[in-house]
Amino acid sequence: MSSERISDAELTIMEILWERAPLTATDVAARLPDDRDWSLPTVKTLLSRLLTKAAVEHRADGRRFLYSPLIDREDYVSHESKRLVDRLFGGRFMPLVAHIAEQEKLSDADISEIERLLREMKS
Amino acid sequence: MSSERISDAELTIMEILWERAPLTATDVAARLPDDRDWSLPTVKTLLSRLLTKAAVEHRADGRRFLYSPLIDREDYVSHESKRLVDRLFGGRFMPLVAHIAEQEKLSDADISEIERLLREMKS
DNA sequence: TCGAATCGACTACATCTGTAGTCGGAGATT
DNA sequence: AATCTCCGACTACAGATGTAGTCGATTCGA
Repeated sequence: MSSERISDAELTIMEILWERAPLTATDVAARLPDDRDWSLPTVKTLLSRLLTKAAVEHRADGRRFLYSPLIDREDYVSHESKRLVDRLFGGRFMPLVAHIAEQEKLSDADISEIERLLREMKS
Repeated sequence: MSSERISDAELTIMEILWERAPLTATDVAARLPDDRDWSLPTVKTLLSRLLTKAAVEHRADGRRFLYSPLIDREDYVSHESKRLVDRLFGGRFMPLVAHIAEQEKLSDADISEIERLLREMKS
């Protein structure tokens, strides 16, 4: 809901919380992907920014905080997808799909799977 | 090519140049969409940032510069689409289609269009 | 009980972004 | 030639972002 943008770095934190919550700041830091080797202070800064953006909430657990996502991954993904589509494809999803389909080297198996999905959608 | 990110404001300028180039800074300013009522200095700043990002080039025309895009709209769109798919769908095309499908953003005509694309890709 | 480990709060700081202002010089106008 | 106008170059400045450090308080282990 809150239309504050979530930055790339913040998204990394959100992904961790979407996978499992609640977590302490230290827990989050421990679950960082290998390519994001951040210090604990960095993680805490990002968490506090997410707090002010109302993207996560925290609840006291003794002396620590337990963080949980406040926004839904599905909602976020929809929102960002729509943003890209608005920016680059005049608000239409189809051109995005077509574009990616053209770019991607999809295996025959991928194609079959997508076809199956599309058949399901039609019904 | 140049992996410098193009910001939202800069993209507005690029769209103008993609539609028609070369243009002077003043021309670009004159073609701004209604919701972007920027001063001429602002347009010039954005153009010069795009120059350092090697997204546009300029050629002297007497005392002025004529600006032209250096990167292709198609390339940019591909790059940004891929970025979205990487960020939000683990780099896989299928989940994107599934997501859009769930949001019911695809009409039957859209689906047929995708099916046609997929058939073409198979051959 | 006393130091060590830990926590959240606050501070830091360079870079990017959005938006614009100033200024010296080259051309155009009179 | 004196002036006006327009151009690009440079400067400005607040807010967002990436990344981290410091510090006072608390709790835990010895």
